Amino acid sequence: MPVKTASDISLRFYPLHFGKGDFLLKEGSVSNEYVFLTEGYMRSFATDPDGNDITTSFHGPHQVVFEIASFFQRIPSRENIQALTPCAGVAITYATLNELFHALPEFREFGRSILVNGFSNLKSRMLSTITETAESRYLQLLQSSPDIFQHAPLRTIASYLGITDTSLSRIRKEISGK
Amino acid sequence: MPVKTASDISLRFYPLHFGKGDFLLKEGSVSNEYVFLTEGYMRSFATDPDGNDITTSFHGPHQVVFEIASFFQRIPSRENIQALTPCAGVAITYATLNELFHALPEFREFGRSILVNGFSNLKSRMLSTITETAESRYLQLLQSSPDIFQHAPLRTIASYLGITDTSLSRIRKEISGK
DNA sequence: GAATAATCTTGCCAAATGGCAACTAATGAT
DNA sequence: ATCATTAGTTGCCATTTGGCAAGATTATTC
Repeated sequence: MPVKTASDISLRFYPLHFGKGDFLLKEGSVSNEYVFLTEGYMRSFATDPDGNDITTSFHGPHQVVFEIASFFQRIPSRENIQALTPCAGVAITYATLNELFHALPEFREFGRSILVNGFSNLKSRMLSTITETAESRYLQLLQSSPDIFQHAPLRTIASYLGITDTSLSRIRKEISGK
Repeated sequence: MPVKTASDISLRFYPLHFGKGDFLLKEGSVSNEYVFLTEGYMRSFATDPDGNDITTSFHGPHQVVFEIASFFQRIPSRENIQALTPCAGVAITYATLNELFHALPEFREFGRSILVNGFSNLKSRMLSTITETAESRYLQLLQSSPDIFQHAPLRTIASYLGITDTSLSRIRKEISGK
């Protein structure tokens, strides 16, 4: 059936549910679902050469979750995506999304904006990682995404900030004494 | 005139030249030219809160130079792009590129791949910044882009690596003694 | 080619972060 | 409720990196 309207689009989305700890994507496979989270929290993480988890991003309600490079380039992902809490969302496959891109030109602009925003956010994070201290990055995260702290363990947050859990613990102690 | 073929595309590119130190883009203005460098080296850099330059990327011959977020979102750039050496290239404006996107659908895929590749590279760099030591990042840059070292001063390279020129100097000394 | 400026190196010490291990606290499973 | 597991904190010390200032080196300009 041809796709022409916004309601045709919403029909193509199907519901998804995850238990805590479930994987939406495992390193080595191709990201094939573009997911919009309606409830719950997830994290993306890579495994470094020493076998440690490095959290690359957090995803919360009303946010999009997928692995851009793998999804668009159709190559194996170097990252995992895992539920931090029970989650609910709606998903659309790569193939279907492509159909929509062809059928509805406005949709392309939407696709581009996802890429551009993601790129832009990552760049800001890169800059702050280079120029700011871990304490300052911690405080910023606390302010911009306080909800993460309710749902992710500190060691996960530490790896996102680029420090060890030990250091994060000390930073928190230091701050609490102010 | 309508655009239909590859040679129509090449007609839309115009030549550009830069002297050493010239700016292709200044922070605060909108990136409006998509430039393909044929000769020479450039750098992109941001200014941190303390007024220091932070080099975010290097660009060499046969590489594309523009500021993705500013170019596609039509917003003021937070970065500068400056010639490290005399440069030559060809450019196309945002408006013309958009015409091409409409006229030649294959071109869209090309646009997307630029975004996706840029994103993917930035993510790798982010990971290596978090998980690896400055020395290791230095050695990798030396291996992957030895030509940069002929054209950019060490202090610029240091800021790209996320360290001070003093530290880079010490790292180099350390390595030379091996 | 002398003067000037920019770049790079080095010494000294301080600050930030990591590694490991012990200990405590919280969580989850049966 | 108990036991086992995971998460978080802390002490001790090592390593990495930064800050500053003085020299040394190299490049630029007139």
